[in-house]
Amino acid sequence: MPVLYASRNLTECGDCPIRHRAVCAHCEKDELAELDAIKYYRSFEAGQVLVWSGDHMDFVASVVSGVATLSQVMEDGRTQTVGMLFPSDFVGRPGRDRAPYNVVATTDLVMCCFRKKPFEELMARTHNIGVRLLEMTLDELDAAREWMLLLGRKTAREKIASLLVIIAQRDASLKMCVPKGKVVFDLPLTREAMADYLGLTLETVSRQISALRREGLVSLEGKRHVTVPDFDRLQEVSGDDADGGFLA
Amino acid sequence: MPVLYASRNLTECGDCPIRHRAVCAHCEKDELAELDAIKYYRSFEAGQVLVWSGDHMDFVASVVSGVATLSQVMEDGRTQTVGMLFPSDFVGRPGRDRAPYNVVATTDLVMCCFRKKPFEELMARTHNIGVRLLEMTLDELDAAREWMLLLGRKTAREKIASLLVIIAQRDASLKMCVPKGKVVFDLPLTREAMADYLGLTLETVSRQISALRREGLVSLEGKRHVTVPDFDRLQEVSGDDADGGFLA
DNA sequence: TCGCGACCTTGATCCAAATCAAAGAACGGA
DNA sequence: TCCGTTCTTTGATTTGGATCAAGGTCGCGA
Repeated sequence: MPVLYASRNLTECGDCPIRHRAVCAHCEKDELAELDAIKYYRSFEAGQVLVWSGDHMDFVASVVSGVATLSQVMEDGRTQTVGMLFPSDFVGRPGRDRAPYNVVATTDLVMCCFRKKPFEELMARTHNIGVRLLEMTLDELDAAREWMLLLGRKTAREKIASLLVIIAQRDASLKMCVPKGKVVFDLPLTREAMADYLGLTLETVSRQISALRREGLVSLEGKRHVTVPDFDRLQEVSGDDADGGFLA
Repeated sequence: MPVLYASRNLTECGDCPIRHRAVCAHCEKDELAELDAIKYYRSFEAGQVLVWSGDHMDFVASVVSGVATLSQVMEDGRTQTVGMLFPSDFVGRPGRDRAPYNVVATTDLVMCCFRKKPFEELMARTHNIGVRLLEMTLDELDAAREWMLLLGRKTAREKIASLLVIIAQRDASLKMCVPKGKVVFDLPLTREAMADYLGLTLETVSRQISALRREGLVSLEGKRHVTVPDFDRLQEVSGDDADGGFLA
């Protein structure tokens, strides 16, 4: 997993209110102007479903603030979250019509959307945007495969630690820094959403968090505010190589 | 999962000895000539490791014949296969230096390789190749996320059925048809390789295959040659929607 | 302020799959 | 042909996480 999202993915985008992992990272000035012309903002409340699996999707978008998840649901209701969208992340599939997953806001959420047709036209004319999109898609593929290792082979304890590490890293990257030593952040997910992402039940998530707390690896204030006194130690529990950064 | 790879992915590629899901699907004649100029073939034996995770990779490639897997390994040896490469599949990451996974031949294997530098230069000049690559990467992302659902939420029985369905589909697509009714194919994987892909142990794989056999859902001749008398019934056991084809 | 609903925690029990163990195929090489 | 190796099957036992069940906490609207 790339450790430093900051250097690669966070860039200014037109007049967007955040520095974000933008489709326009390498774009020229006039391309940015074109992107600005087809963009608009949308807000959602925590729990709201932005897109249902199978829906026609007529936009692509970046997350401005908040967190959303991508999830698959089986006929009998079993649910697996297959991705999390943090601020700066991109969602949408140029050239494809329908959404393959549910997209759900897990916190209040603001998206910067681009109408799909004009976006595709711009992409066809603009080499840079295609290159950037391929980069982002490869990043997501890496993340998905990393998660396959977690789902297939890690213990519940390692899964929880891994999730906390990921959230801490994404949170830190928004502040343009790398988590180290003592780290503090908020969980943007309910226990149930965590369970859906980790392939566990919510009871197991709760129990394992309690266990990590008992051992002093994390401490909680309320249900959501997390303090990690020693980030390295948590990372060891997660079962990942100390430094998987060769991908970057 | 796309059901019909055939129509979308299998195309002629220069003088390659197979019709394959090629990077050059939409290319012009002179682009094909350039691809031909930088390609070469390599053969591997079953069990051979083509690339180690972290290695420098100076080529990208398509599978001509045989099957390979992509796998991640934890420090303590736990292994998760994160992808299978069938004939026509592409492997390699333009713009990235190092391999993030082990690539292992599970059968005897022939690859059609392209040297990476010239491939990237060609890609920079050729819009079509970038578009095709993005398409293929999105397909792989879909497959990875489908597999996340399998790893996180399916039972051992459903996992085995899903794997058999996938292999049957890929095998059928090479023959330019869709599996239906009675289907026959060879398993290109040992029980252990299946276990690594499904997040199970090899004993559980063996037991579940025996169970499916006892129920008449499949029959085996030797260890590897599989006959599925009723493909639809197997697909039901796999837990997938009857028709997940909306992605296509 | 109370009451309700949404989340979370913890305990008791169960079960699917892992682990440990042993014994068959299948196959290639001496 | 026999032996050794690799792969596979099956059995016995254990166990991590699921399931079932009961309270606890928090925040919000009446």
